[in-house]
Order: sequence, then structure tokens, then C-alpha cells
Amino acid sequence: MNILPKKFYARDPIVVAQDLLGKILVRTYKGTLLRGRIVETEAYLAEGDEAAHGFKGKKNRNQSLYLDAGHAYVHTMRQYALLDLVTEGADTPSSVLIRAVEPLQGIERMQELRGVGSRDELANGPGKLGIAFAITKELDGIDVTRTTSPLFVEDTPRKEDATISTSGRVGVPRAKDAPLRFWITGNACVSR
DNA sequence: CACCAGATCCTCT
DNA sequence: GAGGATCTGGTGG
Repeated sequence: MNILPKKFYARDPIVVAQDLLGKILVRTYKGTLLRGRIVETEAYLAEGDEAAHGFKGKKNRNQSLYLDAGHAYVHTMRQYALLDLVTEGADTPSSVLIRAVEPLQGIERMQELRGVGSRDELANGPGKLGIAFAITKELDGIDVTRTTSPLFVEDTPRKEDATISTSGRVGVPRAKDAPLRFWITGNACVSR
């Protein structure tokens, strides 16, 4: 099993967002292994991106966005926890939002956490993913480049015939025209 | 201390 | 496609 190293994340978020597609998000939760293939992401830039949480500077809640590449940035939206992975370098507030995964392992536990949903709908959106993978603020700021971490990303080659689609970001009124959302074309677990 | 703006989801029409 | 549920940090008086 190969884990994505820090240098993978220490690049332009637009590149990282696309390269993360097909990789496997791994979460150890109360002794259970939860795994899912990343099928949808969004890039948030360090400069000139009004929608990025770092645009208005460092705040109490976005501290971890300023950590070095390869750390988790967990923030809440309404009653949901959303997961970002920090890119580029320290004090560079760019990241990639994990919007959806295709459940691979620990599916029963995900169903328990979510309460409802078919396999395709367990984590086909950032908030749903947060529930299915038990993402909490305790994971905010953790290093995701170590196998001892409760959360990391496993490296695996993407299917050769897989193609990537692009669009503006979802749910972001400002700067929504920028093509910074990426997903695996045709995958059933992509949000709508 | 009150108000409000969100990187959402779910349930209706 | 629209609207309500519902939570928290940031901002200003």
C-alpha cells in the first residue's frame, strides 16, 4: 500500500485536485477501516480566489489552511463537516475540497453513520461524505501523509480509460465561472 | 449581544 | 427548482 507523500500535495491545487481523482481516501474509525475512491474535487486558490477561505486572511477557524501541504482542513457548513486537503506550502492558503467518493470498504459502517442511502448516495456530496467518513473537527489540522494518521490518501493508478470532466464550483455564488471543479466522467457517485 | 452569511441536504412541487 | 431546517464564527453596535 502506497500513501500519497507530502510532495504530492505541495503543488498547484488545480493539479492536485485532478490528480486526486481515482485515489483512495482512507479513514480508520473506531477500529473500522473506511475506504472510498475519490471521484469529485474542487480547487481553492491561495490568491485572487474570492471563494477561498483564505481570501480574507487568517482567522481562528481557518488556521489549518495555513499549515504545510498534506494537512487536513476541516470546516463546518451548517450542520455538516467538510474536508479539505492543504496544498502548496506553509502560509499559502490553498486547498482541495473532497466533494465525493465511491464507497469501497466499510460500507455497512457508513450506512450506520448516514442512516440512509444506497451505496451511490452514501458520500456523493461534501456534507454526506463528512458524515459517512465520520469527519469531525478533531481531524482539523492533522497530517494526512502518515499511515498512523486516522485519515490519509492511498495512492493507486487511475483506470486508463477514465476521463476527467470540468465545471464551475458548486454552491459558490462568487467566482463560480472558474472551471475549478473536477470529476471522473460518468461515475455514479458524483454529486448532482 | 444580535445579526447574518455561508464550499449543504432533504423534501416537497 | 424552490424553500426550509439548522449551526457556528465573524462582524459591528
